[in-house]
Amino acid sequence: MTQGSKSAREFLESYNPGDYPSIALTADLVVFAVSAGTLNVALVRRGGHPFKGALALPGGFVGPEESAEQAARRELAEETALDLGSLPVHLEQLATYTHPDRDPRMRVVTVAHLALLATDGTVLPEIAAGSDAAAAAWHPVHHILSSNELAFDHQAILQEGLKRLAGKMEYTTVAARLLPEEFTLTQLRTVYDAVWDTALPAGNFTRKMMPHLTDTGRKARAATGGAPAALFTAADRHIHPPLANPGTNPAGNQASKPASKVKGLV
Amino acid sequence: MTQGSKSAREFLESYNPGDYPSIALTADLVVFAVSAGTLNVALVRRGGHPFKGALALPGGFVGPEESAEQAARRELAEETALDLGSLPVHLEQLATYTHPDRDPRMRVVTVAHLALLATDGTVLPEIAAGSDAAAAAWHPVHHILSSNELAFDHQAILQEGLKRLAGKMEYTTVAARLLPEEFTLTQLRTVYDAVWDTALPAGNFTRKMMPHLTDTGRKARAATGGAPAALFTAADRHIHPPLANPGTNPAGNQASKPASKVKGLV
DNA sequence: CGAATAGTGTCTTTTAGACACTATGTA
DNA sequence: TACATAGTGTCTAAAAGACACTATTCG
Repeated sequence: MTQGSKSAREFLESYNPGDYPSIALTADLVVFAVSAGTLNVALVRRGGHPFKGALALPGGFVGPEESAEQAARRELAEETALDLGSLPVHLEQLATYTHPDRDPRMRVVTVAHLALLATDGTVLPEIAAGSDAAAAAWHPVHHILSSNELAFDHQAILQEGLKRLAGKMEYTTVAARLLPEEFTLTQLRTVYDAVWDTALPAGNFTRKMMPHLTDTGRKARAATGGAPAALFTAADRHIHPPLANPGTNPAGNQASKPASKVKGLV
Repeated sequence: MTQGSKSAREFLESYNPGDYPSIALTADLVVFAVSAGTLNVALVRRGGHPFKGALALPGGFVGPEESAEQAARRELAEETALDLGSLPVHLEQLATYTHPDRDPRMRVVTVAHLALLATDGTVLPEIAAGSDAAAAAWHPVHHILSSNELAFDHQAILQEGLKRLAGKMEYTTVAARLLPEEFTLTQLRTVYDAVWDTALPAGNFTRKMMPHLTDTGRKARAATGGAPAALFTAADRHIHPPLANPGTNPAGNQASKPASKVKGLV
C-alpha cells in the first residue's frame, strides 16, 4: 500500500521519478561499549572498494518495510548476536548524512544511529560472532578519532556520536545504559571518566548522582578489598541541574575565574 | 560520477536495486520567528491529497546534486523570498523521518530542519510572497501544537523542533538568531519568554546573559519612555553553566524542594 | 592487622534568586 | 514633573567543590 512505481508516478504535482536517480537508504551504527576505563566503538574492516581494507562503521540497507531505526536494530542484532529483545540496548538516531558524493558509487543516504551496549566495565560484548566475513571488532574511540583512518565520512559520524553521548551524559542518566541493569556508583563514574576523559572526584560524584538513581538495597561484593558498594538502577531521566563536563568548559570565557587545580565535577 | 543505475548495479555485494522500491528524499522545514512575544511557525496549506486542506510544514525534494541541507536552504529561500546570502539564517538538521507508511503514496524519507529567522520582535518576515500557490503563512506555535491539525507526522516534527530550540537556548546563545544582528537584553529575554512560555525576571537575566554577549557601545533609542538599552551582538557560543528553563524542570524529582513562587530564571 | 574502597561530614567559595534602588531616558 | 525602563547592588539560601573522616570488607 505504500510503495511501487505506480503510486510514485502519481506523486505530487512536482515529483517526476525520472528526474531523481535512485537513492540507497542505509542505517549506520555508532556502537559504544566501555571496558577498562576506555570507550570502545565497534568497527568493520571493509573488504571491497572503495576504502578497501579501511575501518568503517557497521550498517546496512533499510528494508522496504522498515524504518531506519528498525533497520539499525536489526543490523545491531546481526552484528553482535545479542538478544536485543531482553537486553535493554539504548538506540537513538544521531543524524543523517546526505552529501551527494559521500559514496563514490551512487547516492547513499545514511541515517546514523547511536547504540550503547551494557558491559560490566571489564569485558566487552562478544561481537564478530564468526558468521559474517566483515565482522565487527572493538576499537578504542579516542585512538580511532586521532588516527583518522575511517572510510567515507565515518570519522565525522563517530565524532558526532561521541559528542552526543558526552553531551547527553551531562543532563541524563544515559551513562547507565553502558552498564548492567544494576551497577555501583564507582562503575558509573568510570563510564563518565571514559567518555569525558576526566577523573571526577568520587565523593562529590556520589552525592550529586545518587538522588537520580534507585537503590536496590543490594550490595556488590567488594572485589578489591574495600567496603561493598550499593547497587543502583537508573530509569532514563533528566538530571537537573546538569553535571558539568570539565572537558567542554568554554576556555575563552571572559567572566570565568582561573580553573581550579583539579578536574572537578559537581 | 555519483549516481545512475549503472553504478547502482555494481553496488556492494548485497545491494540489488530491484529489491528496493524507489525512495523520495525530501527536506522539510520548521521555520520559527518571534513576534509580539509569540513564537510562530511557517506552514503551508495543502492543495492535494492526502491531507488536502490541512496545514503542513514547507519542504520539497532534495535534488540529485544537493545535500539535504542545501535543499532546505533553497526551499527556505523560495518560500520566504529572503536573501539568505546576506542574512545570517540559522539552519540545522533536526531529525529524519523514515517510517515506511508516513506518506500513503510512496516511501518518502524526510530530513527535517530547524530554521530561525530574525525579526525585530514585532513584525514577522514577509512570506507567502504571492508567487507560489501553496504559499506559507505564520501560525502561533503553541496554538498549532494544541490543535493537532498538521498533515502527515508533521506534528511530531514541529514538536521536535520546538524541543530542540528550547533545549539549545539553555546552553547556547542561539536565541539571538531570532533577533536582528544587534539587539537589547530585553528583546532577547522576550525571545526566551516566547519559546519557554515563561516570564523571566529581567534583572537576573541581564546579569547572567551579559557575559556571553558583546556590547556594541551603541544604545537603542528608548521606545517606551525608559532608559535606553545597550545594543549587543552574539556570536554562537556555549553558555556555561546553562540557563535553567523552569518549564522543563523535572517535577517528580525526589530530592527537590518545593518550587519558588515565581518562575525564576537564573 | 593493614590496605583499599564506600559513603558521609564539613568547611569555604561561588552562584541562584528575589527584590530594591539608582540612573536615564520619554511624554 | 511624572513615568517607565535599564542595569546594578545586595541580601539570603542553596549549591559547588575540596578534602577529611569513618565504616566496612578483603587478604
